[in-house]
Amino acid sequence: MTLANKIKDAAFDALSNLYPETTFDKSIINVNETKPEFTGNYTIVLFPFVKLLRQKPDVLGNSMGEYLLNNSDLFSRYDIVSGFLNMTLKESILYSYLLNNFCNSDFNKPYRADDKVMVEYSSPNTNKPLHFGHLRNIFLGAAVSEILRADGKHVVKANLINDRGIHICKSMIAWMHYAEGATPQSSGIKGDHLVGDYYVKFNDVYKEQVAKMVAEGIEEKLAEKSAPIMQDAQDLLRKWEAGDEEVRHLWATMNGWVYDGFDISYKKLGITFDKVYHESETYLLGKQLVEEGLSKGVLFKKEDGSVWIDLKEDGLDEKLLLRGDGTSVYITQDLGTARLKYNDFHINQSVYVIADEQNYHIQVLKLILKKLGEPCADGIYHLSYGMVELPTGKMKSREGTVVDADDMVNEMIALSKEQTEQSGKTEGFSEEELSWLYETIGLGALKFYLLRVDPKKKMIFNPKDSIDLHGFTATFIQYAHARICSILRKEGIPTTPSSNLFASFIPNQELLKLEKEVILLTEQYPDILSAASSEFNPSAVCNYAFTLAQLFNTFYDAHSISKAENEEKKQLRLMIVVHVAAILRHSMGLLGIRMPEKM
RNA sequence: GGUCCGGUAGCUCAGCUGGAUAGAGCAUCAGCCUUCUAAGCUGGGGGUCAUUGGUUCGAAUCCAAUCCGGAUCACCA
Repeated sequence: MTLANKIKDAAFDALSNLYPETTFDKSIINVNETKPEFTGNYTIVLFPFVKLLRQKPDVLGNSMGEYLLNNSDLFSRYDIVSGFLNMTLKESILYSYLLNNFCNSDFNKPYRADDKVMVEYSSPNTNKPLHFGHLRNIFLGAAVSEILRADGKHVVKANLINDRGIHICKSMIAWMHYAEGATPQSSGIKGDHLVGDYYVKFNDVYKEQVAKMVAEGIEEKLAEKSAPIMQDAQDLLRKWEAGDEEVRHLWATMNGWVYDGFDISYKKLGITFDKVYHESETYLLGKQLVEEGLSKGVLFKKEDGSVWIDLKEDGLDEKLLLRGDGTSVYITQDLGTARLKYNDFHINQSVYVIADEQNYHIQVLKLILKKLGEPCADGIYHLSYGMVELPTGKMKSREGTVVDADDMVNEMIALSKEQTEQSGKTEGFSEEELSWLYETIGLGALKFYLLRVDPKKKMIFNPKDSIDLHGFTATFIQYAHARICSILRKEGIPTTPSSNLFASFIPNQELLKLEKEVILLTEQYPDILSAASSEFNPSAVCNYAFTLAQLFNTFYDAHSISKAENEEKKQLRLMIVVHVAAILRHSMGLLGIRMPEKM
């Protein structure tokens, strides 16, 4: 348990014993870090009790302060400043935390096999390459998975690939008409990009055809429906659904190209999945649920045979679940997939990493599952994130107004190469080490850039502004880590000292202000992890890691480690920095960011 | 129109289960490398926390209304 929580418990204990006739709710106890201008480490806010006990803050604070000094072994003094009880921790508490934890590099909570959660993310369409918006989704999903795992949960990372539908047929038909048999091998173009090019091509041709028809006096809506290339695509979809061998073969071939391309991208990004679902295998599953819902009377049929659910009671509308011709709609598939996921892994929580434009969709999905009595309904959590937009508006693949993911990654690696060379610290690196370093810095900066912001906030990315490698960045944290590694290479890794050495040392050697601050900040790490996990929020980890790196840099600048005042002090500081490095590595590891030892 | 999300320094964002004088980074200005990695550190300037009202000992934080921006409310996926 962290100190802040121990102090909360101690305060609760104090109140309960001092005022046994009153019952307290623990939530009224507010423990904060003490503001730097006051004496103390943690502050207990007295106002909430003042009202409840009808006592003056000073009287209350004094009796609590006295009680805590006498009955808890955490504190060495207390001060009361206008309603705030500032508690100063004993030095020995900080020393013992440090000595017991400095060589600990495992910050994960104990594994709980029965606490199963699935995180679905990435979930790309197979008609175009990944773009910058997908990267936010992918990094969020991967980071949240690792954070939940560190919190002790059994995590299944899932990818639901949207590999069928009219949009896939669009790139197929354009390829058939215009590619002249081009393949990734023959063209030298990465498979996902090649297919994406024909998706764009489809759209160009389609727009041209519609414009021409409108010029010929055909109504725009009719033209959009009956443009020849659109007719071809729809024809292709019908053939696909009928299982036409030739169509299925081309479909499999082109999807194969895309998967090869995705694999390259995922590998470069360091992204993996435990389970991959394909929509072509799951899109029919929802019909079973619809049948069951009809027999339960939860759903109803209209005259044309279409199936609906009435959500008016819940402030929503009627929602279609099955078309009159018996085919599924988007949400029907999701119903089936939700059940499939649940049955496959017996998960008690299912996280959907999906952009906020689908908030309504997921809300409806969860509601319908609940009405159908599906056990998976309660565990559904929508990790809704804001879209990444350009200054000109939304990214649209079919318009070609996207920042391509592969391009972005390459640019970041090039940028980190340029800056590393500029700093002139590449001496002694082999070629492989250098390219590893460039990737580590470039990818780290990219991931951090997308993860440091609260997920629900919309991001606007201007391709003209390059992503910074200074300030609130992964590079900053990596640099702090590399500095620590450099010290450890020279001074060696600290070992646990014999107890009698420190028995004489500790009482006589006061910790400096910055030493205390660093120790106290490291001590808070478990609480940060818990909060990040329960809020599904990697940005909390970003903020913490940056703050820690920043404090380390201040410490590093103010106090020499190799030239410490004495040997004990040196060992002590080595313990502090080795602990900082371990936390930086662990926290960045959760975000999928590697930490160089030299840079 | 209904629902949901956002509005904090020139820019990008923390802080939001109410707590002390609202914090970072970028940009800008002034300093700091013969001393553990200057991708760093120290300091300065920069704020009507969208607006108004309410609750409270105390509001950026909670409530209400208003304004601005966005998403969504498809027999598209």
